[in-house]
Amino acid sequence: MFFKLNTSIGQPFYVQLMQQIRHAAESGALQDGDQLPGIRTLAEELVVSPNTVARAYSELEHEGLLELRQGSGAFLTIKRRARGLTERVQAASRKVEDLIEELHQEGLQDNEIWRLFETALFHRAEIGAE
Amino acid sequence: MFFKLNTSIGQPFYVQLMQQIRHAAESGALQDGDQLPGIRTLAEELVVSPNTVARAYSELEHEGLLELRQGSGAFLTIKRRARGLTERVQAASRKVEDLIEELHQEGLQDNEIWRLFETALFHRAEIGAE
DNA sequence: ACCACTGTACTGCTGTGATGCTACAGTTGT
DNA sequence: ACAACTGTAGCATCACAGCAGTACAGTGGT
Repeated sequence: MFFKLNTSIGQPFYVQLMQQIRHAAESGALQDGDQLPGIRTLAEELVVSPNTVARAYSELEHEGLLELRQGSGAFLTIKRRARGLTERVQAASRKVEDLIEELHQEGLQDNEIWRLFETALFHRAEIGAE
Repeated sequence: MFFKLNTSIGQPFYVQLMQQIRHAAESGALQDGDQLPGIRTLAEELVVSPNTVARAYSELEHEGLLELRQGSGAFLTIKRRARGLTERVQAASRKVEDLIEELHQEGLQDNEIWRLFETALFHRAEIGAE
């Protein structure tokens, strides 16, 4: 598996792992029914405690993205809605990358770009929340 | 002042505050030399500890965006580079909002969009870091 | 000189992320 | 049946981030 954790980003390991698994599922790198590495295996690979991986897996199970079968392993369960989402996500991903590239050409820094996204999404969330 | 903190986002108050002040500076809402509200005043408005505001201010001072003068207050100091950045940021801001809107029309959720930005910017960061 | 304002510094509490360890329980292949 | 794998669960522990409260120190107007 090709996950990678970043200590300097300040984000919890288990959250990073969750994000990466979600992304892998949405982008099609992982398919419905695929088996994920075992908790201990992955923990050893990433040099973290098995507990940490277990937590990520179990939270993803609550979200319905994973099915954990004791004794056999962890398997991806991609819902109906998500099928067909893959292409859209891939297309969207390209657009996002393009925009970032464009803004970068214009002399904006990564963190400035990040801030723009953040505030833009904040606005939506606030409106949506009320 | 028009700052607003969000408890449900999981981001520290002081970071949120920093982001919003930076954004206000970059977007032109705050000008060079402008005085910011006092620590206690702002703290009371946002219903947080004065300490929290103090931390945000002091970190921004290290970044060089603020000048803190004990006894008189906090003042914005916008560097040369930043001048002229304003229009670009505003333009960029619009592009970002447009893209988010577009993706949303295509049926993507906020958190999925968020994830896309995150991974896209991560890639850049990783490349830049190595 | 004084007072009301500014930022500063310190101390302590609390929640949480992460780890290590241990023991348990279901599944699968031999 | 057994062995070797899977996930589950519960602890204790450590470190650190976020936040609050409180007392201190500089500044400026009167």
